[in-house]
Amino acid sequence: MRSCDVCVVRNRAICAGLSPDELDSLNRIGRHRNIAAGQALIWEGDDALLVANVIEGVLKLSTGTRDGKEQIVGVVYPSDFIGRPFGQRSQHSVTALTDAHLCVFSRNDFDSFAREHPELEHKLLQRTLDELDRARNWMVLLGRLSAAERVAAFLLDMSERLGNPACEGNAAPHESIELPFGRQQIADILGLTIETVSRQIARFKADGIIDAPSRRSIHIVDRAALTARAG
Amino acid sequence: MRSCDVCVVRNRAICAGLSPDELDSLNRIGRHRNIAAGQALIWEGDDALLVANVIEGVLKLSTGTRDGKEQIVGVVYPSDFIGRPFGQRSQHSVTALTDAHLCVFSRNDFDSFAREHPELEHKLLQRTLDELDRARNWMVLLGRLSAAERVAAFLLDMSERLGNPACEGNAAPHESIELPFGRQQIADILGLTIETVSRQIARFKADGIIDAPSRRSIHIVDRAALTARAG
DNA sequence: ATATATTTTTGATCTGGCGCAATGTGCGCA
DNA sequence: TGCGCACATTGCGCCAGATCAAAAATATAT
Repeated sequence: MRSCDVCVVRNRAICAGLSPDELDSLNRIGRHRNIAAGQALIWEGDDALLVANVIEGVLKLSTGTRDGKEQIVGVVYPSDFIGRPFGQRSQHSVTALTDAHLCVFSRNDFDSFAREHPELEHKLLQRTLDELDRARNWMVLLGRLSAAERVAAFLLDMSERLGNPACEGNAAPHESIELPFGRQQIADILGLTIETVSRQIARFKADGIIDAPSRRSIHIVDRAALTARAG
Repeated sequence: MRSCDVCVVRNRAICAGLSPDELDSLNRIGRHRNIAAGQALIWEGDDALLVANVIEGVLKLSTGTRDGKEQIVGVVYPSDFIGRPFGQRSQHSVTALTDAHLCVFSRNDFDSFAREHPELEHKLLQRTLDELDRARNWMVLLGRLSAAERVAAFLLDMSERLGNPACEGNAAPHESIELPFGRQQIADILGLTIETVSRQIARFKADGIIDAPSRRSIHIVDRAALTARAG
């Protein structure tokens, strides 16, 4: 395995703050893995056999309903953590949306390592608490917002998260977004149909609030108006 | 503060597994507090100043939308943990649904204590991971299930969680449930209106799947049928 | 008990978003 | 350059669930 020294997410992932020695041990139990866009890493209901850090790429966490519908319950970016430590079953699938590069561990190995390194568990706890807050805010969107409000909130959220992914210090939202999602996936995130998403985007465009120069790119023209429509 | 020795949730809460010495230190930074049904402990957007263990009672975590609607994003039972350690702001309100009895800590005190006691942080991590799984399953319900499916899934979930709250060893679901919620609160959990909830329950009753002898009690007559309707 | 407030149920109507089908658009590839 | 495919948009009718209104059931106070 390539050394963590050169890892691009080294300072943002949960491994940040580990000593060189600790990093070395972690290095020994992990391995790199590439996943092509569209490929699944973990299936819903599988035994939770592995966990991973995302080095590059975007992945979705999703669950299907009996009647074939899908709900995306999480989106994972570089430096984020994937998987369910200290648990037996994975509740949802993990699928790459873009080509992705991961640092993968067997869950058992990772669990033992984590239990011996409180600093790592602490980082993981903070991340999990953040994810929980995020999931709960998302529940409000799914339970109570209109289609227009959902799409507006989604675009604003994306502009914060994808603004300029290369530049890590950049907390300021960006007006030009290159989405890693197709329309169907946006629908699966927002609990809507593809048609409804399409219509809402068309309306925002017609109202001069956004521009959508190509399929996956969005330009926010009037952020204030978009915010107003997000509820 | 009363000693942890006599605490009824002593073996289920995150304090389980602490040594007598550690328990003693924790004891010193916490205090007991009673909350009457309907009273709020934490408001949405507040500084996250305190965390707590639930000793007795049921509480809701909720967020309001600009236009006055509410979404309940979590329900907390005895032995569960409340609050947002290692964070500045509380994203949602915490309100007692029944009279409740808590073991409260200032967040700062708790944070420091937790950082010095990896075993405690580990318990907290496991709990948070469980809550995250639960929240994500709930997102599927909110995003993709019909009203009938939501109500059915809700009743089944309640039968698992409330079966016989006094008897902790009891993992088996119970057919008779005493809900700590009114109809409006069920609606706020499921992302529906009170009328829709009422109608779905009326239909299940008419179909002989459940019985609702009083406002807040439900008896599951045909669990298989209810499961089938939960999607 | 009786009166009043609160919650729930039921009924009638309306509508936002769904489902289907047709059309449009961009992209890879021969 | 044009063909074929996947994805996206648009139009249209419909229905699940929201909204509005009222009655009924239950709880609380006098």
